[in-house]
Amino acid sequence: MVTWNKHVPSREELFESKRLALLTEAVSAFNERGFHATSMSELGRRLGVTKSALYYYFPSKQAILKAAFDHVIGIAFDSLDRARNSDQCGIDKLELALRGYMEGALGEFSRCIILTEEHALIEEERTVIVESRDAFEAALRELVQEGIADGSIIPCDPKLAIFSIFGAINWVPKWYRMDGEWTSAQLASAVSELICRSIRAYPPERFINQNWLGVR
Amino acid sequence: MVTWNKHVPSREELFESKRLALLTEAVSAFNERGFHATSMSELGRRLGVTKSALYYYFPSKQAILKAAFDHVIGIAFDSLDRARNSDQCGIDKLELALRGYMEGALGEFSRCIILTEEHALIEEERTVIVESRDAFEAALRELVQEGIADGSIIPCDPKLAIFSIFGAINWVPKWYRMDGEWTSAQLASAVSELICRSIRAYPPERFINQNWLGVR
Amino acid sequence: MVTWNKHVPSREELFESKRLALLTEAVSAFNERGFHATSMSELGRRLGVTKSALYYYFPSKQAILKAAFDHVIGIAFDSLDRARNSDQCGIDKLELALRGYMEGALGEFSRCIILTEEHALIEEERTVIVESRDAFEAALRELVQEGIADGSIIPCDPKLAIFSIFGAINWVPKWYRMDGEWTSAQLASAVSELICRSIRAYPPERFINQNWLGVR
Amino acid sequence: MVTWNKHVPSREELFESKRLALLTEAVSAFNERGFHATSMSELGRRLGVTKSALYYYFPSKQAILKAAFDHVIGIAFDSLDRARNSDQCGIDKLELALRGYMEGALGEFSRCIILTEEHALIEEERTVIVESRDAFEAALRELVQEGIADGSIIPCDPKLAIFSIFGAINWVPKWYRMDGEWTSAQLASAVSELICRSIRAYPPERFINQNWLGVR
DNA sequence: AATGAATGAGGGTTCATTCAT
DNA sequence: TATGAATGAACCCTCATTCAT
Repeated sequence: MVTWNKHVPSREELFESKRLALLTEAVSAFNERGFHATSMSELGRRLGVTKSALYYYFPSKQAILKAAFDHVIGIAFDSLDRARNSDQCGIDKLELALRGYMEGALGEFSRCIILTEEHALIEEERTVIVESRDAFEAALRELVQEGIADGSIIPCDPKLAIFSIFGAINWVPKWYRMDGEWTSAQLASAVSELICRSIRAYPPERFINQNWLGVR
Repeated sequence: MVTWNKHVPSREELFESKRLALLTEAVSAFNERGFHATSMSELGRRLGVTKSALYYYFPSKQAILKAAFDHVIGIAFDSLDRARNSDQCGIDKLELALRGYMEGALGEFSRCIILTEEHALIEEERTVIVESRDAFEAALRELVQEGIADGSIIPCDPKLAIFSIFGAINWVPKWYRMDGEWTSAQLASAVSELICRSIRAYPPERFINQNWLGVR
Repeated sequence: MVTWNKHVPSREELFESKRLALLTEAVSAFNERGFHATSMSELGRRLGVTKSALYYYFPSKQAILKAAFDHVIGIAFDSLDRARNSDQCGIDKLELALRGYMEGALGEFSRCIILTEEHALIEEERTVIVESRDAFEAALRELVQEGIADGSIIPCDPKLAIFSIFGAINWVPKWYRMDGEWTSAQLASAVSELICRSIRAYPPERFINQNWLGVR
Repeated sequence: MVTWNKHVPSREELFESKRLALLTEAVSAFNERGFHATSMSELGRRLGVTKSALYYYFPSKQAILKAAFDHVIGIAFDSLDRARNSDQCGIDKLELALRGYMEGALGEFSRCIILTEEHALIEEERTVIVESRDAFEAALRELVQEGIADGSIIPCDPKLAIFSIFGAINWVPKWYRMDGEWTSAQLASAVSELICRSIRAYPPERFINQNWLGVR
């Protein structure tokens, strides 16, 4: 939160920052235990308030999940746009898009890529979210096509490739601990480089983003 | 079930086949909706019986999950052993291990790799299962080390590599439909080849396991 | 079961003896754990058969309880009649009635006085049983009146006396173990003598039925 | 509830009084129908709330039973201590202990001596409770020994005596109705006098605590 | 802005009971 | 005569949600 010139946070700002704290904590919990296994009381406990208090910020548990999805989807498309507008070959655009997605998702919220729990959404909302996610995946597949066309990606089935890549990425929150040895930015770089190498034409014999790992 | 010469299934066989049907259905449901979101009534409905009937085959919902884990763990180690005993370089052993694991897990039960839901296990059982899974991951990491040593894998952090690979693989049940265009064996080959290429030294410029995809 | 002259038990006799075995075991279990806490499976397990088998001998769990009550009520009234027809004073008739009741109830079935669980009976049957039990209690109260009249019992409220006495007696199965140091006959004598002393006129300074206890 | 000077009950007081009301009602129901036969819905219905509401005051049905036991055990030992510290002969101490126990147990909660249902406690808690109860019984047996020694009690087996006495006392809640003709204090006096007479040396020919019964 | 108290729906599990074999 | 399999009701308990304060 930017504080400028003895800035005293307004009521609205306080509200928003608390709302965000709740969202972050919720996403973290959903990632760890799953949506259904996380109770509102549990969320309240983590935040030091009663579960009733949570309803001041979100009308329902579903709404929290929805908000989380929206947020992540936003990050995804932002990253995608930046990658598309960059002046690079297909595989590099793909890698850029993935890195940006992971960095945003892992960093901002503590650990957040929960596209896993889409089945927990109620029908109505799921439709919207799944459409967005599918659109994101489709865009990534197009980048793969682009890469195949420009020779930066070897011939492959884009669907299969993107599914595999998505799997690797969505798995990250299961094992990534923020307090661990890697920052989210390092991880994003390393994982996207690693995973993109699976379809990259003329892949180098050295990873350049794993120096910090002590790998020569 | 093999029927030979007017074979009438014995009571025990019937019991076992029903038990297996339940296990399969449960695993499928857990994969789709998650463990907690799947109710016993729901399982019963899918199988055309009351939820009470399920308790004739498993003492608890937990026990179903446990049995599923045990089964998959068994498949994993079987595949691992075969790979280890093969006479190949590190990366090929790894690919073999992964392929066998996926093939077994995807084929036998309809869709089964649910190592995802480990948090749903009760403490006591979780310890055992998580130990097994960690042992499996550790063995895979060793294969990576072996590959780095023998030059078939480029320098990389084994932990990172295996996490990514595991992610891609565990994601498969989320999108794989048995009635779709690919058999489980085809999928297993294609995904393991794809994913291994991310760390393979001197990777070829063509996938050999994706011919059936129509990829030139 | 009397076997006389190479007596081969007929079907009916076998049936009856099994039925009695079940009744005995059931009463014992009801005494130990209570009616509701004792399941049919548990009963089956104790007898080495399936719970389904039990339904060949009794149409329902309620029926078992009812049969047990009937049996005990029968014992109670038999004992009461013998006491009434004896040529003794009030207190001695009472003691006789109680002793006979306990002896019958404790001895025949392993441990059986379960008048405690009357609330477990369904309305209809409870009415009948409770009436019988009340009739028994009323008869005992009359013996108290008789004793007060003939001077063998001190002035007291018969209701209170009989309630207390009944309590002591119905408590016996809670602590009496057949394999213990006392036989059921010894116990019946000792307890009835002890308990009757509470209202007996000119009570002796020594119990005559506790010699076997080593009490001087 | 004491209302002093416009006393408005605080939230905590309200909570405690509701909790106590629940405990009382539960004990009463357990006495009437038994622990297992009393459902939480039934308890809720009696108190005019949903069964869910009960869980706000106790974490489980078991916990209610446990609390009841604890309460009664407390009453028992309080009474025992007072009796022990009194300056009387053995039989009078015993009578005092019993009277205090009954008075406390019957009066405070409506009807409460439920040491009967100990088998319903889960293993862990049962151990503790049964130990306490055994300690209480043991202490009563010691009073009997003391009485035999000082000549106020005739020679008898203390175990047998205390079992019988306990039975009479634990039976009371089965028939005692608070709205009946006797107060709990009257009852406690009368029953303990009556029951103690069974082992008292030189027992009087008149009960002194039954005047209110109209007994001459 | 947050809490305490209560609700109602649903979940996992047990159990008496039935019925075909 | 007894069993295996299944059912449906009931039970204990959890949880998202509401509402007065």
